[in-house]
Amino acid sequence: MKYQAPRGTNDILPIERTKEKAFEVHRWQWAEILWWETVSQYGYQEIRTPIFEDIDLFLRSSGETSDIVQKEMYDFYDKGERHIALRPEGTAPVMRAYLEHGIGNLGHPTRLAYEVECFRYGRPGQGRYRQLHQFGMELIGSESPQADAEIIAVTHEFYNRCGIDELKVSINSIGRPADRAAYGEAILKHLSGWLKDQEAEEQEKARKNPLRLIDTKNPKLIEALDGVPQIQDYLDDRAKSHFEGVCSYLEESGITYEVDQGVVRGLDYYTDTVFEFTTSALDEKLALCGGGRYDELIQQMGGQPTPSVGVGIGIERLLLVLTSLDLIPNPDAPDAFLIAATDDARKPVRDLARLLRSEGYTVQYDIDDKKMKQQFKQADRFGARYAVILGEDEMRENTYTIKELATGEQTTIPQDQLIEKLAQ
RNA sequence: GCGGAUGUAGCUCAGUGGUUAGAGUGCCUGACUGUGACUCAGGAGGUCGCGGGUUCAAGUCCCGUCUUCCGCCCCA
Repeated sequence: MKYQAPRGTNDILPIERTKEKAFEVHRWQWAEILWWETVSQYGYQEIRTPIFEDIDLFLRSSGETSDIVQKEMYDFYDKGERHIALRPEGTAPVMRAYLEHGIGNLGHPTRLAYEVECFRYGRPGQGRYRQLHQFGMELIGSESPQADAEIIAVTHEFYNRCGIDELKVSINSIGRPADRAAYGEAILKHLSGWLKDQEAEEQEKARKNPLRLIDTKNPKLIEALDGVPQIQDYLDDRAKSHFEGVCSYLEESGITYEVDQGVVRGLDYYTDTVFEFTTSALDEKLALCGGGRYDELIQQMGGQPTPSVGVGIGIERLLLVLTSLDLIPNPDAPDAFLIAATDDARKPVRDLARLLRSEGYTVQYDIDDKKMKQQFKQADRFGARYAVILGEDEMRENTYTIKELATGEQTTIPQDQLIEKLAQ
């Protein structure tokens, strides 16, 4: 094979043409329909933004300490020598568009939703790809804890509608940058003994974002973290009461959650609330989605101070779960496959197909002048419910012979009863 | 970025350095001139991931490289 899809990318193909069922296109379409149904009920409107942006948008918004931005961006210089990056995440471009078009002038809160492909130069594996897809929502212009709770609730609702019940919702508050800085110092102080023995690179990473150290699977580090201060102790009254508000609105919505100190997220712009969903149906190290509040991002990008909150939902991971739990129904098969028993019947078959389609039926027929047997094979392969046969006898008597393929049951009916029969 | 495994027909996979690389399944044709899913017969389909090397001879051994998967790391 001379060419294959680039590392970490996936083709999304028609059913039965792909090894990994999660990449069958009908599954994506099914999830997309549920997504848009769900968010539009909550008043979210779709926004579409370019696949690439000026790289500074991400460098300045999403982070100095974030690996996603610092190490994993797909970037290049275009022919005008502009430094471009394929978007690694959805929020920053949406906020750029929001500001550029003065969407906030229409009044707050603003609810935006999207489906985007993102690019991250990471190590691919099951559930980890270099081109990945996300659904996302942004609720812009509200500082109420109800906004945080709404984002989490809509996300929860969406997963429920998909049929995923076993969800773990982990939330945390990481306060404002000043709180985080003070807390980071406390972590470093607590771990100073452990850090001394680490590589220079590790020490550098730790200094850049000490909160990351909390979210670790390294047994020695976990040991060293024993008795480490809690971030709650570094939050001011405003942050604490906001977080309590979020929790109580979640309880009101009947959403079970747990407060997890380890949730710190990979992007720098988050303030206060951060959250992740995981499920036992997928490797629990892989978050299904993640999001949080970003009260300072819009201001930082040059807009009025505008408190906002959002979520990004990994579609590949969603589909891996939906597929492994077998939650996606089979796509609708054709209602009928029309069979021409003689060549004279081919044109009447085409006319009948037009008629049935205009009535809303899904109908197919053979276009290669194949023999009847082959037409039946096609009908079978497409999973058609009925084969409708038109031949000499039927044309003479103004009838159709209709065969239910699953049972083999076959009857001949007057032509004007066909639609009635299909409707059954 | 590091370590381990992997790659042969559309798909799932056999294949001890030695003829023309196989099976199952799917596809096409026929047995069957008006009937699919069962049966039988035939057929098409492969640069054995790619590139080097060793050898009289490489799918098989060696080196490199790419892909996928599993750990470490990181994230959706």
